[in-house]
Amino acid sequence: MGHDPRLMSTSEHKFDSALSSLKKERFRITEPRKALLRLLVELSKPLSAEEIHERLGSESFDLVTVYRNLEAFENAGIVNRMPTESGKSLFELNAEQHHYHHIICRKCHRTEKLDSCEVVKLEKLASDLGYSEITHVLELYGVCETCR
Amino acid sequence: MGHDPRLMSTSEHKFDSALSSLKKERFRITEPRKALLRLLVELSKPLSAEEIHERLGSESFDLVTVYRNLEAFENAGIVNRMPTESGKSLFELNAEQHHYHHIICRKCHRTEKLDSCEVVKLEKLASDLGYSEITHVLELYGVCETCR
DNA sequence: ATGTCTGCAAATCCTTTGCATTTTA
DNA sequence: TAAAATGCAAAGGATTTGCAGACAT
Repeated sequence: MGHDPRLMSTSEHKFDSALSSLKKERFRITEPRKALLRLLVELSKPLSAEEIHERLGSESFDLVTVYRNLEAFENAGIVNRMPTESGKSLFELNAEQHHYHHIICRKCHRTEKLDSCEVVKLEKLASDLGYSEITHVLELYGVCETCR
Repeated sequence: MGHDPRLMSTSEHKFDSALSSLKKERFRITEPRKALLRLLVELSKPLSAEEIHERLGSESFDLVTVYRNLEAFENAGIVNRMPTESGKSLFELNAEQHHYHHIICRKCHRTEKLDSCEVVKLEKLASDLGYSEITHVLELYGVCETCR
């Protein structure tokens, strides 16, 4: 548990930097928030609020608290929300170093990352139209091999 | 109002071809369906089910009927559904000749088409992973000039 | 101490479902 | 006239809001 960054694992480091963002934004550091960040940092795929709540141990914190914090973190740019075909949103840590999208199986909801993004041109078009603070939602849906 | 395609306006033509799709899929041609198709054909931007219902004149047909038909049309490939940041879906005619995306203002919800799509590479990646029946959702969000 | 965060309950929003009735083919 | 579509009422799922008590700063 070094404070020396060279001795920290990747997720410890991610956790610390997310925590700093919270402090910088004047968020209070509470147990639910720490637990939520710790979970988000470990995540290999985006999860729904409900799933996040379950993984935190449903009894520990209220689902409402999960929602409220996910929203707060989203506003602070710490978390990304992605709307899905089914109407519920998935959340993941905003890992600023990397930009990727997902392919989601319509049947089993298995999710994999796709490490490439060509949306730059579209963002340029949009900013030419006068839009600012541009973000995008891009997700692919399909049926995976095992479900077929 | 000729039956000769050369005398028809674009939207008349789109309407007729959407109607043919319905017939081909063994849908029954009802008043709500005709009204819905006529509206979708004229649409310059994607609308929510609620907005579509209003434009049809809320008293004429039930909102449930709008939902049911939008879903049926979506399954038949006649309509596209796009999930949004706000949690509700927007719908538009699936104009098969053209593929475009939108830039949506977070504040006033003004929407414009962006006539370009570079997602082909991502779809290739996904199909290499074994996924089939691949579709994608890609929408940009920003703040338009007037809202800024 | 004071303003923020939390939990609980209840409300809200969007969408879907069940069932009796009407309509299309 | 049989199967499918509609309308109405009611249920459902995801998310938000109100408020009193608990907690971080």
